[in-house]
Amino acid sequence: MATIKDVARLAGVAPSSVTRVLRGHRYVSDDLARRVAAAVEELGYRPDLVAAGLRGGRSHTVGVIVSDIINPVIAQLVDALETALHAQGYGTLLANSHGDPARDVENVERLGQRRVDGLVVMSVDERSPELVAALSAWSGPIVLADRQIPGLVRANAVLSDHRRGARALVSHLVDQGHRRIGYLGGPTGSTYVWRERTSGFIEALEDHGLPRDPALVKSARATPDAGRRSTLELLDLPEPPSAVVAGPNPLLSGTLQALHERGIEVGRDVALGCLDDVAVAVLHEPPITAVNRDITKVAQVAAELLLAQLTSAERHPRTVVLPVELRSRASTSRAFGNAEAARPPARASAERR
Amino acid sequence: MATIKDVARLAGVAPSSVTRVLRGHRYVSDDLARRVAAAVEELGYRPDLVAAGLRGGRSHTVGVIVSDIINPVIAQLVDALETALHAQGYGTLLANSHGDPARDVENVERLGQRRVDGLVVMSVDERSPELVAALSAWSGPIVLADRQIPGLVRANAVLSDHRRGARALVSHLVDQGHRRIGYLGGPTGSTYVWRERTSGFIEALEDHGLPRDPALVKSARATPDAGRRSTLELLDLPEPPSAVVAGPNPLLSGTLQALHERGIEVGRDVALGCLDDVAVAVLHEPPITAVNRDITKVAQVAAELLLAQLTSAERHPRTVVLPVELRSRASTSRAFGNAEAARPPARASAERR
DNA sequence: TTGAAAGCGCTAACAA
DNA sequence: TTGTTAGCGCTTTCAA
Repeated sequence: MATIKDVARLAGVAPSSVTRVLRGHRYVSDDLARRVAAAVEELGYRPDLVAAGLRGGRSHTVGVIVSDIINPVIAQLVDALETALHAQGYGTLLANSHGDPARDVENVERLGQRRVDGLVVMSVDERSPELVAALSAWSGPIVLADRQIPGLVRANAVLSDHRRGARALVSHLVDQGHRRIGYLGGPTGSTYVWRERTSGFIEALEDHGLPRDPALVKSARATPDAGRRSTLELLDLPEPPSAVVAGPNPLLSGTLQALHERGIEVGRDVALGCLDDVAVAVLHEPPITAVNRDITKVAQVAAELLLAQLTSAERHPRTVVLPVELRSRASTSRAFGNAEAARPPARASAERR
Repeated sequence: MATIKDVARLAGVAPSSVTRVLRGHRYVSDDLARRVAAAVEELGYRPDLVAAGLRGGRSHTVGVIVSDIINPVIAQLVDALETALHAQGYGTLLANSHGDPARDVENVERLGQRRVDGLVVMSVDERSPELVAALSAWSGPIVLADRQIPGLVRANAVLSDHRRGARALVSHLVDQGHRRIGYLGGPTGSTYVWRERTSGFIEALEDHGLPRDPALVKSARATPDAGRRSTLELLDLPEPPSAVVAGPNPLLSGTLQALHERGIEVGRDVALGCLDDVAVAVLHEPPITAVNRDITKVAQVAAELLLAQLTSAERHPRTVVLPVELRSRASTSRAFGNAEAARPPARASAERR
């Protein structure tokens, strides 16, 4: 690899002049610029970003900590984030915590050692003292995506209105005549996402004057197996729910399995809605009602907030809450409570495009 | 952030001694080791990996170039890769090409500038001269995952036996009595994956003495929309296929949409098999026969090959071909050609766990 | 066994 | 307008 010295030597100038030309400083003669450009061209010189970063104090790299990259919602977020950061010349150092809160902490520390300029955090757990400590020790800007850490005033946040999403879904189900609604949530308390969704669910029940039956509210690890077990527990209740709100994505497949095992048909025997609008929801037959949000937008805002602080145009952290939207589909189209009024399954083709 | 000098000062030793203690060199007195350890502890010192990398010539970072992180197969690969690399102290710099071959090239160059020690490549296109040139210009070790670049002798490769997978699927369909089998492939010619699968498909037809009807073989960009259109084209043939082999994952959802639109039921009206065993295949009702492979294993081998070269235990690049396995499910269980012999749908519960 | 010095590749400050 | 110098934080000689 050619270095800046090689270029300087070939062009017959000082290394600092090469820098000046390359970085477009004022006060460079056309002649110098030309000679440097020619030398750069001839040697195929590309500046070493690591060395530049060491000197300049900024690595132009952002660390992204995710709980689980296999989750399609997160994969989409990482995709959009990488795109936005890349467009501004930032590299994306990915750190996957793989569902393990201990790795959240480890990842913060390791990314710090790698001198990332900023951090986007979608950790497994948001409230563990170790994580909060690690993030507090980190001096650069932070954007929490779908996470909330009250003690960390320095952090930006991009949140989605999960509470409203859960409420909208429940209201929709109540409108269809459902009175007993089961809830399959992720690990409550561990992230903003699940705290908000669970609160929204409970609030909606209260709004509609429905009793709150603890047996109908499940919280499970986000795995298919846990989803299957929790679903079976709901189905085995003396008075099983007529509608189910399913939460985390990896869990959803377990729910579908459980229903299938019992010969219970979605949309006919039970209404089903999910809190993340994933491919499976749209492809399922019948398509599943879901709370949708613009994930690309979430990522873009996250990138914006971070870049605003990195380019130091912005001194104060901000919190942005983005809207969510209920997409009603055939899985919740049959009205309960007054069978005569049962509507025909909604035409789903528009949704399926 | 405390630097090595701070530690040295506090411990009353030279910076180089701090290094020696930290890196476990021989010839360090217990006393020195103790003082350094105490100072490190007190200051909470963590070595700056960027600076260490600059000096040492190795960044302990690996660049991973992927065609599209949203594809679940790739997300899984990235997950396992990051885990394996992380375990060896390597960071993962993610570069997503987003389906754009030009970004493949850009990504190789940018990762080079970021001084990654090695490259794992799952590019959009594997044969573009620009990409080959960029990879050839790069001096470090390379592992191609599911990609093959004949001109690049320096590269390791981890391949899956996609040809055999496609053949197995076709043979299975022929066994069920199918004579007209449609094929929905990805962009043929652009990657090893699709060249092999398409070849396997054609070979299998020949093996079974079936005519090769070009109208039955489609190649499409890996998007739901393209999948839908290609599927409709197959269905609209004067003599439509009784079985369909669907390829890329993002395309599969389009295929399912198209079948649904036409009121064609998978497993009853048409047999369907897919070449990647994704969540949708297992969750679909009926479950869809698919070619399965151990993606974690692919990633682990990729990491191994790369690390072998990085730690320079290994001087010569290697190519590893991993097996694939057909998972027969209900979507292809009905025998065609002799309707009387139609088997009952396979019990799918074992698969669905 | 430890310290001093040099330098990885780049850039910013200072001088000319 | 350009060159010289110094130094980012670390590690590796070399010398003591």
